[in-house]
Formats: sequence, C-alpha cells, structure tokens
Amino acid sequence: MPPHALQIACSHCNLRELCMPVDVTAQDMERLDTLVTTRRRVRRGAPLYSRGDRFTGLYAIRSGFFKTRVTTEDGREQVTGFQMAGEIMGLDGIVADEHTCDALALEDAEVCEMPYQRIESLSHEVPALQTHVHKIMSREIVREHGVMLLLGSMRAEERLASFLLNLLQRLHARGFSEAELVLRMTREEIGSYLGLTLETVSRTFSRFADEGLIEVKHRQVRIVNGAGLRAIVNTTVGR
Amino acid sequence: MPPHALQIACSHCNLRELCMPVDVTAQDMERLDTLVTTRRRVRRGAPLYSRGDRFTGLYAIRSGFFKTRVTTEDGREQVTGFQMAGEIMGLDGIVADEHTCDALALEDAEVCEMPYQRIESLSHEVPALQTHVHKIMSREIVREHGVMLLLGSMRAEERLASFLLNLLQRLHARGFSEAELVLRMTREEIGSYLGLTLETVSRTFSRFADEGLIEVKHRQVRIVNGAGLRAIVNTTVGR
DNA sequence: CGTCACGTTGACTAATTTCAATAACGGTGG
DNA sequence: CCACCGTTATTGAAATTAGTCAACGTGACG
Repeated sequence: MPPHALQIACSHCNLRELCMPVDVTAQDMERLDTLVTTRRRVRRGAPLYSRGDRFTGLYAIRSGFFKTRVTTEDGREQVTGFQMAGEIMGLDGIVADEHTCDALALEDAEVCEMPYQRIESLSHEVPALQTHVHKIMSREIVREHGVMLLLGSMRAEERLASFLLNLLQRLHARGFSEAELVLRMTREEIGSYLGLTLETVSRTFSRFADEGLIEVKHRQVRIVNGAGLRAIVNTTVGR
Repeated sequence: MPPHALQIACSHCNLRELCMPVDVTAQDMERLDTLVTTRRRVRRGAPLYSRGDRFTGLYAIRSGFFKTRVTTEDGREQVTGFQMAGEIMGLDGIVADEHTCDALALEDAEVCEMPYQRIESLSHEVPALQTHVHKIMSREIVREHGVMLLLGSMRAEERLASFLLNLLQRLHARGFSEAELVLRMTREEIGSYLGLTLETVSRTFSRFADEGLIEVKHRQVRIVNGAGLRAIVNTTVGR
C-alpha cells in the first residue's frame, strides 16, 4: 500500500538540506525518514489545497512551482507568495485546523506530504525536528515582514526589482543561474503579489529593459546589470 | 532570587486563556507555571527588543501596547503590527537566533518573558504546549496574509476601516467597548502600518467623520455606524 | 491556421503623495 | 496654575504615481 516507500526517504533526498534539520544523528535521520508518508503529484493549475480544506499536514515541495493566495468573499484576491523546491507549504492551516488560503501549482509539481500528527509526535522524539519546525515558521513570518515592507513602502520599480532579486537568489541557492530566470507566473500574478496591476508590471519590465538593466522576452528574463537592480531597491527614496 | 515567583503563575493570570493552551490538566498547568521566569517592565517609547538583539525567548504582553517595525539600511520603516495584552511577541527571532525587527512600547507595559529553551523543553513534557506554540505562529502567519491583502489590494478607506474594525474586535475580546477606542499610536504609525501617509490617514478619518461613520477627536474614536464601516471593507471595488 | 490567453503600449483618469501652512494638544517648568 | 514648546493632527493645493480603459501584438496549442 505505501507507494514507493523506499524512494521517499528524506535521508537520500537531494533537497534534504533545504527541508530538513541539518545536525541530526544517523539514528534520528532514520526516524525522520518516517515523516513523509506519501508523495503527491499536482498538475499545473490544480490546487494542492484550497481555503476551507481540512488541515492534515505540511507539504515539502519536491519539484515544481506554486503560488499561494488569499481571497475575500467579494472575489478579491492577493497572491501571498511563490514557492519552489525545498520550501514548506501549509503552515496557514495549523491554527484553525483548516486552510485559509489556496495553494496552486504553476507547473506540474510533486510534493512530500507530512501528516501533522506525525510531525508533532516525532518532534517529541527528535528535538532537532521541533526546533526546525519553529524555525521554518519563524522564517515565514520574517519573509512576510519583508513583503509588508515592500507593499507598504516601495514604489513600483523597487517592488519589481526586489521581486526579481529575491527569485534569483532563491533559484541560485538551488543551483540555477544568478543572471537568468524563467518566470513561472503571469504578469497578473506578479502584479497581485506586488500590489500592482499587470500593466504596471509590464511597463516596469519594459522600463528596466530600456535602461539596460535586464532583457525580457515574455517570461525569459536575463539580468544585464544586477548592481543597477540592487541600486533601485536600496537608493530610491520610496514613500 | 526569582522575583515574586508566586505572582507570575500563569494558572492564576486573568489573561491565561489568551496566551496559554486551554485544555490542560491541573498537573500540566503546574508545569506551565514554570514557563514564565520573569516579568519585565517597558517604559513608553522604550524597546522590548531591537533588530540585531540576540534572541532569548518569547514575550507575552501582560499590559500595555506595542508596535513592531522593520527597517531598512536606508532608513525606511514599516510598522508590521500593533500588539496588546495577551499577545505573543518575539517570533521573528527564532529563525536566526537574532531579532529582525524592533518592538517598541507605545505605552508603559509589562511583559512575561518565556525563555526559548524552556519553551522547547516543556513542549516535550506537555504536548498541548507544543501544539499551542505552533498555533500561535500559524495565527501570526495568517494575520500577516490579511495585512498583505490589505496592503496589496485595498484603497485607503478600506484599509483604515479594516484597521479600526480589527482593533475594535481585539479590544472587545479583552472586555472593552465595541464602539469606542483610544488609539495608542500616531497617525504616522497608522499610516506606516497601512502603507499610507499620515496625511491620508488624517483625511480619511475626517471623511469617515463627515459621512457620520465615526466621531474622531484626536486619538479618541467613537463608532457611530459600524455597519457602514463594515460595508466599506466588503463592498468597495478595490483595485 | 485560427483561437485564446498572455503581454505590450498609449491616452486618459483617479487616487494618493508631497509640500506647505495652520491648529490643537500635552507635558514641563516657572 | 498657566504659559510655552515641541509634537501631533488637520487641511489645502499642486504634483506624481499608478490605475483604467482600450487597442493591438504575439505565441502556444489544438
């Protein structure tokens, strides 16, 4: 019944250092291998979970790319983040045993499911796991502070530059180029995340290109002048 | 040496149900009483902690009112939240053993300090505490999603109305009036939190007053038409 | 090869910021 | 107790940013 149970051992996963605590004994690692019970494939456009779904556990992204969004009754929507391999999703569900946002795959993806009960019980046996879970949640809180800073006090150019630099840095940590990336989301999704309209995102991309900072061809972006991008984030006067 | 050790028992604290897990046995409650080691007074304007401070533990607000803010190298600042009695502060420090934001008292305050080591070790003995800590962090993540929605997709009137309603609801849960409040922060601090200038905040207050929704006299706010305020949040077209 | 979703660009509009002047309060010290 | 000062708040007018509406390209995919 447990599908390819041997394949999904975290101890042999090349993303381990992104998802898992680093300093664990061989014995603890063996226990941590029981954390992930199943892998789940999510097709592009499909939800990993939706608002109102019962919370069952957390997900570690094995491959693929997601967005999370919150929505209001009157249909407004705000993208709250984009997630890539090695990142943990589902933290919003813990507080009320129910998810409060939607997680949607922007490309075909695979996730490792970690039942919450198991996380809790394993945390007792493996203190490093408990600390790790706290750190993951704390990191998410700090990340969101950064988004609040972006949304609350930056102008369009700074927001987009920050966004690009952030994506690049995370991709770089995963072995990708520091100077090139393929956007997995539409201009509208970028705009929602950054609190801008899709037109403003498009125009700002064009302006960056005109200024020789980047080259944009649809979703293919090449960084020509990284220092220039960084300068936009740091030196613009803002509001 | 432990200062007034008997006074600071959570089991006898009237804020218990705000800070602490509810379903615990008498025996567990006794253990939880060892969580808070010290009380600390913070004078108005003084920091509870600052960016770069070593992370030592979490704080439960016993009385008083705080703001948290993140700042950039170039001096920009974003208020990330306002905290009142019963709420937990310091979660940002867990991930890197160092605080990433400033917490400042907006009025004389008193907090209960819970050393992080003790939280971790007690979580092993008392599973309800572990769950509770997770829920507190998850709640903070969900709260921040709400702020992102506000900053990313609401216009000035909606932001301010949401802000007022949120404050009122939290104050009401603490036994205060649902229709009246005293703001503990300046227009500038409200503006920073809401991603607006202090002038826009002031003007929007005035507009609400003109429309008969509220009465404002400096920091004293009386809600005249709560339904009207709620309507602004729900029905405005937004962006 | 046509259709549809996505992206770009332009012209105009609206919301919010900026700059500036004035007013009101609250704490401090005479 | 009152006057004064600095801080906080209000309001107006001008400037600016980003949004809205609209038209047109372009690519991907069946």
